[in-house]
Amino acid sequence: MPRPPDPARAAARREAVTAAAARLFAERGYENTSVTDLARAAGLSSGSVFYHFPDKRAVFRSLFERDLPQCRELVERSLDTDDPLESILGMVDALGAEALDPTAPGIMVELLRQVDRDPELARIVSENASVLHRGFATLLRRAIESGTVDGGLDPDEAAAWIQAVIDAAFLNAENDTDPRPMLRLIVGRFLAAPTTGKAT
Amino acid sequence: MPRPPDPARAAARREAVTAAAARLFAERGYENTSVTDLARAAGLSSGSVFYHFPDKRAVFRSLFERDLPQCRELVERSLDTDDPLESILGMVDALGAEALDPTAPGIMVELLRQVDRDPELARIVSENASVLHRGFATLLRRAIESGTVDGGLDPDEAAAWIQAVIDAAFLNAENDTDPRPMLRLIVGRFLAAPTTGKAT
DNA sequence: GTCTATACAGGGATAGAC
DNA sequence: GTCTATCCCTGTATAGAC
Repeated sequence: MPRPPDPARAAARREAVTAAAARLFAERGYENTSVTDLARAAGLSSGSVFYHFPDKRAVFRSLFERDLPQCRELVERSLDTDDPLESILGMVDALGAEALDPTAPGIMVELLRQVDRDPELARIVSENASVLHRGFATLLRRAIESGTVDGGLDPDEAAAWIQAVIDAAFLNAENDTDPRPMLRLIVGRFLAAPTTGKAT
Repeated sequence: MPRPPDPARAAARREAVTAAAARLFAERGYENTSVTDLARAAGLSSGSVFYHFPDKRAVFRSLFERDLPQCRELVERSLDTDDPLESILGMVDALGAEALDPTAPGIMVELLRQVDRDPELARIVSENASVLHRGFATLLRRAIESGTVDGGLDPDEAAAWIQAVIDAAFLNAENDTDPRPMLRLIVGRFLAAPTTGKAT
């Protein structure tokens, strides 16, 4: 019986391709993974991959399209706080936790490479980064206001550096040690208002 | 007159390929740059590239083979000091300066990708990283001894994180601002012995 | 929707003349 | 040493049957 159109099943197969892509792109890299490789790993034919995705780049992008909602949610949750510094460190922890995913370093590196070569991908990740940036910068302003963060820092510049250090944690995550304690320490000390000198 | 063998000229052409590779690999990525592209940019034929290099990967490796001596020199110079903390920050400055090279971010990302796929490349860069690591760790031990760096830090772990933060500067180098001031600030605060509490 | 088959292009590396 | 010509392979994407 020739299967009736089944959107649920189709979505599942699309998802299978995305999952295979996360693993294979991380292990072997984007260019060293053929669409046929993805198809085999996901249990379908290469022709079918091109039915579900317009081209190979779109498969890669699909890895990041699902991130934006989570990202917004994290920021919203974090903005609702009395202790902005602690909330910043909480965001750092949450983002650092993703570095525990064994595919994270590989995907991160591929992302850095591909983002300059696919404008649509650039749009997606820059939206993502903007959300985080605004979250960090807003919290930094509040924390500076309340005297828990060094007023000599520029909130936007500091936010960018926090994100850079988190990215570095991803790249450095080859070993399976949890980066979060050191990440928290580094960011915490970076931001801390000088204990000596001008208290409020 | 059919030129006599001229090793100097040959070395110059080899060097031209390396220079073209730095630019093109950074701009377009390793896989998206063909040997023919490199050859054209360096002003010779693709056949000649394979005369000077055994294969394409060797061209990429040539970008890093020249780094090791500079690296050793930096560490040696830095170890000869009375103020180990200042010397660490000096190393950070020197390494951060390389991020000003406009090809640095692109090459950095390619390096991260290729290092898992070329054992010979891995050998080269791990030797490089080891030299730096030992330099940082040695200076950290001395600085902890003399009370200028937080004795609660593990020297090896801290050294690894300093290197990670420097990597972060490379990734963040899309804009043309000098990363060194912030780099120094972040590392300095990361390491600083707590001013309150136990003085020696 | 999913497959098989294939068009079409491009790249790494080698051969051999000069 | 340097070139040109080319072998051989692989990969993306499409066509068309089912």
